[in-house]
Amino acid sequence: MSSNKKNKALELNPNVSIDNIIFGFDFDQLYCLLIDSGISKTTGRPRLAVPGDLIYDNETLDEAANRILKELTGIDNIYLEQIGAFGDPNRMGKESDKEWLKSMRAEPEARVITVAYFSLVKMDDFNPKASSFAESAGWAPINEIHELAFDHYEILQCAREQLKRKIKIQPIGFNLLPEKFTLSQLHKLYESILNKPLDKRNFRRKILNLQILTPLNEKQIGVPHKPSQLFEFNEEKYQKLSSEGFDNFGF
Amino acid sequence: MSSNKKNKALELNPNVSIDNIIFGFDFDQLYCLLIDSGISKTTGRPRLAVPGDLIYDNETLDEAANRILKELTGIDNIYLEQIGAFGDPNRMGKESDKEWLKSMRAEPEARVITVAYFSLVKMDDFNPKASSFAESAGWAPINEIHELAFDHYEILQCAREQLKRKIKIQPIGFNLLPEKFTLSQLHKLYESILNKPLDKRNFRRKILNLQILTPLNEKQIGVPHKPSQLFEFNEEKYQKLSSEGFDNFGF
DNA sequence: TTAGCTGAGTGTCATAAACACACTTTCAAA
DNA sequence: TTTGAAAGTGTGTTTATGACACTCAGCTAA
Repeated sequence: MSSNKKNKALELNPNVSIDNIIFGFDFDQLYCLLIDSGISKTTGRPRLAVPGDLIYDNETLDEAANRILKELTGIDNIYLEQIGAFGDPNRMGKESDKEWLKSMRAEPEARVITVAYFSLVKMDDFNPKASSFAESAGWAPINEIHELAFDHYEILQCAREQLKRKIKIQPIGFNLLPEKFTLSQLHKLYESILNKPLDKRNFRRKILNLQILTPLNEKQIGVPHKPSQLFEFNEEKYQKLSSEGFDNFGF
Repeated sequence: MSSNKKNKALELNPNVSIDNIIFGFDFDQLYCLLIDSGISKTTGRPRLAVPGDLIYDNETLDEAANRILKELTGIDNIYLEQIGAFGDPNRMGKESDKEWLKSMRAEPEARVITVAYFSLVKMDDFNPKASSFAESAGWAPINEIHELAFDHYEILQCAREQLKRKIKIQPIGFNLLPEKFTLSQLHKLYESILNKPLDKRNFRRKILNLQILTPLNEKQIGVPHKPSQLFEFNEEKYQKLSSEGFDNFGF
C-alpha cells in the first residue's frame, strides 16, 4: 500500500474486497446471481463465485457494493445490506482459487478480508452484462448451490440466515417482487425465504392486518384459474408503522 | 503490502483494524470500556476511543478481536460477536485522529477499514492493564458517552442496537452477570439493554417459564431488605431449548 | 356448452402469549 | 420496635397464533 500517491483515488486496495450475494425470486423459488470465471485448470469444473471485487481507496463499502452490482447487472438503487466481514487467512486457499487469483490480481498472495453484502433485486430488472470479473453470470436456484469459490458458500449461508432474520422484522421482501404482485406470490416468497410452509389463511390475515398493502383495482389476466387481486406495497404506511416502534412480523 | 516475506506472520496489515466494544454491567447500568490516549493537542480534550488495533496477517478476525481483549483486560474466553465492517474513507479524518495516527501508525495515511466487534464481560473480571494503544482504560456509563475518536461513536450505537436485537433472541445477557445472580439483577440488565422499563412480574414469569435458570439453595446476605434467591444460568437446558428451534424471548 | 382443472379467496374456534395491575414478606439499620 | 427497601407473588383481559375445508372464477379442451 503506497499511501501518498497523487492518483490515490484510482487505487485498488489489495487487502479489502466486497462480495455481493444478489438474491432474486421468480415466484417459485429464491435464486442467487453467480459468476462463472470458466473451467478451472486444477479441478476441471466451472468456477462459480459470488460477484465481488477489491475496493477502491476512495469509495465507501456501500459504494463499492453498489458498483459491483451496477457493473454486473446495469441496475442501480437496489436494496443492499451488509452481512459482515470474512477474514480467515486461508479463505482463498483452495488450489482453484489461487489459480484464479494469479490470473486476475496484481498481488495474488495478499491477504484479503472481504466484506459481504446481500442485495434484493427484481429478477426482471437483471440485465446480464459482460463484466471485468466474469465470463458469464446467471441465476442459480439457491437450493441447488452446493459449492462455490473461496468461502462464498459459507457467506451465502450467512446471507440466507440474515435474510430470514430480517424479513421477520422488516418488510424487505417487497424488493424481490415487481411493483404489483399478488398475495400468493408474497406468500410463496416468504415460504421460500423462511424455508418452511406457512398457512395460507393465517399468512394473508397477518399481512393484511399490517395495512401496508394497497389493493389495486386490477387483477391478474390470462391465468387459467380465478384471477388474483393485485397489491402494491405502501411505503408510507410502513414508515408510519415502524416509527411507532413496530418491529415484528411474527413469522 | 509485501506479500512473500518470511516473517509474514508478524506483519501488521495496514488496511484492516479491529475495534472492540466491550460492554459491562454493574447491576445498575451498562458500561463500555474506553481507552484514553491522553490530551489531544488539537482539541485540548482527552481522546477517548474504543480499544482496537490493526490485524496481523496470520490471524483471523475473531482471533484479533480476542487478542485486543486479552491485551487490555487480561481476560480470555469472552462472549464476542461481530458487528460488521466500517469503511468510510474519511472515518479517520478528524484532526485529533490524524495527530494520533501519526504518532502510532507506521502508515498513518493508509485507508483503514475496521471490523467492529462487541463483547460482554463480567465487570469483576476486568483487570486494567497498560496496553500498547492506551495510556489508561476505564469503564464509562453508556449513556454518558457523547463523543469518541474516529467513527467509534457510530460503532457504539450499532453495537447497542445489535445487542438489543440479539438479547431478544438469545440469552447472551448472562455473560454480563456473575455466575450467581438474582432475578432483579437480570431484570435490571434487560431494562438497561432494551432501554425501557419491563413489568417485574411479567418479566419473572417469562424468564422462569423458559426453564433455563437453576435456583440455588442460596440467598443474598447482608442486604437491608428481603434477601433475594440466587440463580445460575443453565447452559445445558438452553442448548436443548434452542436446538428445538426456539429463538424468541419475546421482549 | 359444459366438465374439469387450477389456484383464489374466505371464517371460526381453541390455545397461548402479552399486558396491566397492588399488596405482603423479609431483612437490616436506626 | 419501627422504618425503609427491595423481594416475591396471581388474576383477569386482551391479543395473537395456529389448525383446519370448502366455494369461487376463469381457462381449456372435449
